[in-house]
Amino acid sequence: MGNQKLKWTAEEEVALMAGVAKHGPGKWKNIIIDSEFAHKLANRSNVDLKDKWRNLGANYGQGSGDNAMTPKGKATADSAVRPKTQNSSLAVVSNDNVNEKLSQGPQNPKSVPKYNAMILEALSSLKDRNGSEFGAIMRFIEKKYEVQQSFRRLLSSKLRKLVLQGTLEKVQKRYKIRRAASGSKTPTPKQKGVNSRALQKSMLTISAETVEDAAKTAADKIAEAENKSFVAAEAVKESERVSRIAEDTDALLMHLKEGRTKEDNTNSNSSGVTVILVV
DNA sequence: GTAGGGTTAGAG
DNA sequence: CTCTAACCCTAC
Repeated sequence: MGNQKLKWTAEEEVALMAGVAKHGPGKWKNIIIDSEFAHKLANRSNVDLKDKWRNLGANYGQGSGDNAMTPKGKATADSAVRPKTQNSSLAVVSNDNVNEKLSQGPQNPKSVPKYNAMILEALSSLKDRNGSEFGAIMRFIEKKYEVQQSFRRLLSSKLRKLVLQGTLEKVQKRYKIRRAASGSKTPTPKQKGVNSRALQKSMLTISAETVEDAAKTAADKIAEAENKSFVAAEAVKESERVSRIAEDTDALLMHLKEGRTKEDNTNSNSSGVTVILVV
């Protein structure tokens, strides 16, 4: 009875953001101790900060005007996310262990999320406009997958972290695009029907056109990433976490690259773009 | 201490 | 009713 919900004031939010910019996400205790923010966050606990930060993440798209989120067909209790597998995009099929019969049985409810895969997919598919990092990526993923609240906020918190740490950009920079065929722009003739060939041991099924498009987009991204910096990118120096996350993502990128290469062999090279991983 | 899942008050 | 945000619980 005593505890009603205390709405966060704008001042508190600002203090929180400033705190995160200064100490980094996850350092809730430090933030709350810091005399610079302490008084403003006087009646908030470190857990409150964490929760609020999470909510801010889930809240990403409020300023964008359009879009809110997918109408939500209502997700069932046992699947937090439901891949819609469209036929023109990158389809991520994780199948590492005989595995992951998602939404098949009421059993493992938490084997589905592949944050990095989704983020990577979004990165590859989105045309990069300024500031598209967060909102656009979230939107992309929500459009493509049915996302439930719990999953969304989880994803957004991960994504937010990546963005804050500049990891997203780092990942992008690890790709180098090289055009094998010079001259004619080769605007990626969309040839459909090349895909739908499942790779034997790879965990990714991708269509050739998608890769080409992704590569093209990536080139732009890289160029822009050089000169672009995100709000609080300078705030974080946790190289441990950065490299850990980068590793994760790298693994995925690696798979993607291998899958493509393999496809390429079988299918002969129909594209003029080669993606090579720079380590 | 923190992350993440769960619960619930309040708004639409 | 649905959805969001504040709050609670608990494993790590």
